[in-house]
Amino acid sequence: MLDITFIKENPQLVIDSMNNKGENNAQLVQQLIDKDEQWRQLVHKIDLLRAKSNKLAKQIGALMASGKKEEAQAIIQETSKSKDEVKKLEDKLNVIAEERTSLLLRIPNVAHPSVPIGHSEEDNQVYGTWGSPDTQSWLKPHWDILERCGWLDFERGVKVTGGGFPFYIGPLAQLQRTLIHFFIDEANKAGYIEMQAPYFINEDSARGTGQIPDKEDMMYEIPRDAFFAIPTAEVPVTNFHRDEILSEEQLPIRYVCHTPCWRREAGSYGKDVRGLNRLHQFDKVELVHFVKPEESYATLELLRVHVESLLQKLGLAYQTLLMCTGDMGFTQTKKYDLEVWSPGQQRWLEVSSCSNFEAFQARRMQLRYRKGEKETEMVHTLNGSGLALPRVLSAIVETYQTENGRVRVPDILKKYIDREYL
RNA sequence: GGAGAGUUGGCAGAGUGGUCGAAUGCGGCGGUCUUGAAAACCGUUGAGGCGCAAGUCUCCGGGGGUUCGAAUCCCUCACUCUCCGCCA
Repeated sequence: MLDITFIKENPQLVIDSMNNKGENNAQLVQQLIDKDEQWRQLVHKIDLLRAKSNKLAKQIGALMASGKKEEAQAIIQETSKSKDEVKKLEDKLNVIAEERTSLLLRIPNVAHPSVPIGHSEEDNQVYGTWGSPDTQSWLKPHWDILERCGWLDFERGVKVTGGGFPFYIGPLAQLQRTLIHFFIDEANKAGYIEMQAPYFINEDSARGTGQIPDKEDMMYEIPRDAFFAIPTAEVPVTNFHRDEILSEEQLPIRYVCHTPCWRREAGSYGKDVRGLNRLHQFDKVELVHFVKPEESYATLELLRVHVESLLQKLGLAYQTLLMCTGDMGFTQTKKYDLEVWSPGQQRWLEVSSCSNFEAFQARRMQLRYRKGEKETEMVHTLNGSGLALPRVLSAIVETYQTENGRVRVPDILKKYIDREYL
């Protein structure tokens, strides 16, 4: 959610920004400004009425206390009349306030000036590359390798739960556990505080990070208890500080948190779903930052560099994309995607996206910090995956496969898995 | 799951219908005193909305109701604690 004052002062900027993000709805801004004006006038009117009746109520109290019952009765007569009017206006205000908020929630975050303007993924900029994509023709996709080894079992996953819920078996399970361990260790070294979070969240949390309204279809729901299964650790970890006023000394705060993630992925069945490419449940190590506004863009670079270092240490070729306005998403001001090379599929796979939200999430969550003596200011939030496990697993299996069908252990992981082959 | 008790400002804790946004204590901040510090004493100290301002409104777990007036009464939901049961 953007700051309404900012929108009113910069309507054209917001409209341009919406266009750049592919949300061509210029009227929305004007509707919001009009609605806000209505809201303000009504608030003012109601405040005046309430001030009047508060005053009268106090007079009544005073009269009752001094035993002047009849005089009190007279005022009660008078004030009961305006009561209905206030009630009517309050109902109206509730409606308008709700409309105002829902308009406000439909306005996307404004992209940072450094973000390329574009409509689709074609317009994303390749920000950097590392390593060289292996394009030899004998390289097999991970599902071939894993199936033959018996390390990944989709069929029993279907039997036990459904599609997209595989079992990882033996060495592959060990590799995944090891990677999680490695990622968290690296984050710890970089100053992140390790955290374990709930796997279910309530509605307020889903609203806080913007999963609802509109994106509830991405989440699994437990209606009996009014919970959602987390689609990413971002939700519980960012909401950890919801409705708080942090002290300036606390910032920056950096958390690392491993969780499974559940996504319904409704309507996304297609050619990209083979093997570990797209699942309903997958593990991810998430990095979350809470920082002062003036630090958030430097922090985004810090985050990107950290995540890139993980891929470098694993020896996986990757490219970093600076996402264009049209491919960036509703809530971000700037976003990098990291894509690892999949030699067996001859394509790039997204394994992380690192985003700055500025105050967009914080404003929703009422997450502030104390600036100086009295003033409060919204915190800036950022997050990035560090990293999403299944696609890293496939990249490792495909990158480290040998011609006789084995998989070597990456050197960096040998302190955890003390052998040459998985 | 059953029975009971609670939910008030950063914390502790009063307040059961009328100047209560809220006593008091602790903590925080400022000051006096002191070579400095502690102690003591004095002052100050919740968040948010509207408004150029004066000012005004809202918030005592969430939502709804009764009343001229609600932290205080009623309904409802959530959460916390205690006891019992069950359990990794």
